[in-house]
Amino acid sequence: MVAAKRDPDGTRQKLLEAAFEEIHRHGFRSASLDNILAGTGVTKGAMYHHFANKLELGYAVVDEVIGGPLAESWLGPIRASGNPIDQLQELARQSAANATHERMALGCPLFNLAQEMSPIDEGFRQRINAIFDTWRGGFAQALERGQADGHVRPDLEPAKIATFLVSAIEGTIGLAKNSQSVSLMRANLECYIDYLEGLRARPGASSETAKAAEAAEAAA
Amino acid sequence: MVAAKRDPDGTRQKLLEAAFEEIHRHGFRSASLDNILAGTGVTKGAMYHHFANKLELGYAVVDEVIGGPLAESWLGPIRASGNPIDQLQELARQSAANATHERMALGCPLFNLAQEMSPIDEGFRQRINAIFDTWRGGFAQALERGQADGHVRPDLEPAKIATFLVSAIEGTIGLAKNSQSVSLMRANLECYIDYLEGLRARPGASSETAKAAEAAEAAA
DNA sequence: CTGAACATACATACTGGTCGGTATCTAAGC
DNA sequence: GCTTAGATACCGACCAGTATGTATGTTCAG
Repeated sequence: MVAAKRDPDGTRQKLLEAAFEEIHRHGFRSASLDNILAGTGVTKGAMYHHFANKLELGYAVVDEVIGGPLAESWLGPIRASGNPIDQLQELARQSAANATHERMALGCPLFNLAQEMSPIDEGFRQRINAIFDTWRGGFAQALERGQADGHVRPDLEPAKIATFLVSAIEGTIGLAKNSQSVSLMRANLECYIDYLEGLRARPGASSETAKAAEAAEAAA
Repeated sequence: MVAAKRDPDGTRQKLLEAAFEEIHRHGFRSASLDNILAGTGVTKGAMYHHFANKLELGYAVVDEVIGGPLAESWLGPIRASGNPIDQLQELARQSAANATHERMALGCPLFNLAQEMSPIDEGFRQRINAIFDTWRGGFAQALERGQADGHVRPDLEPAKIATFLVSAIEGTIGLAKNSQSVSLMRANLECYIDYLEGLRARPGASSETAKAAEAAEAAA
């Protein structure tokens, strides 16, 4: 891990991270390669050695910098067993707590790119869509599990609810970004938490399997 | 209203509409003045006679092309008396029905601009924020009216709910734009309508004023 | 010695913006 | 009613700056 004079993996990684920052701030089309290079000290020749063109650099940023960590932070905490509604609410509270003014002003990097590039570049659109799919899929899976355990209302369609949750999150981030108001974001996340509350299975209407699940969880 | 050789209001309007189209598709920073001019046949000199620079053109688009119609279409139908929840649901159904593939692929012009320009230009941010404020304000006012009439749960904070509604709408449009799926949009709007359903005042818990309002409406 | 990794200089296209000049309108003076 | 002065509307070539991308040269590791 020594910063050698010649370190292809390191320069590639530096390029990706600097490109991510620039793209996050200015969007892809207004992101300047010269700015990216100036931030890293890498030269243009080196950059074009690692990436065929600006578009490929952008694709790599989506796949390697944005996709992985985002899926990890939003899907990791809800893969484990437990009440998914509690977990989703906790996730929202953490987001509200971690929301700095700086991060809020820039918004969600994935959603920003989606808005900018979806209509004009199919490659971006598909890559971004794949990430949103795994995100929604993770939420849906957690809700299904909650239904099986009797925590979530059985009359709901998990995939449908999951999509609505993601869009509510992204809409919230988007509005907060524009108003630059942390309190707007907090208030909106409270509504989001209330909405989640309405998805809980009614205590009185629990089936036998649900009761069994409750008992099993209590024992664990 | 003849298309005279010299028609300042007309050229200005043509400029605004062409600029709106270009900005809607490419965003503001990537919008090319040459493209806008090519679409209209107006020359660069004429354009710079009407607008000091590209930024002022963009501001005018927000104020005159985006702001007015948007407020009209979303706020007009809910200014009248009646049950605001019914009205909001109807508005959502109309949006779902009117959603063409083309319009969906481009997304909400106001939200697009908000995402792109909010972090980097205060002028855009404030103008866009003002429009969102009147939008949220209109929803909030309708909900307040609904509370007074006994249609809406009295325990809710109208302003808070209104913001959440707008962000759910924008998030929905944003995700649909990326997935380019009309069915996603439809499904999401169903969730939105269900959420609105949960805001109705409980029939059994209606106060005297609410009952009086019901009676008055039945009589009308 | 060979090829991957990097550096430098340059090519080409397009950006928003400027500027001198022209055409057309309005309004006042006679 | 006609002329004239001046403001308004419009034209299009041109500018400096910046964008991505390329051609060619150098350096270093195996």
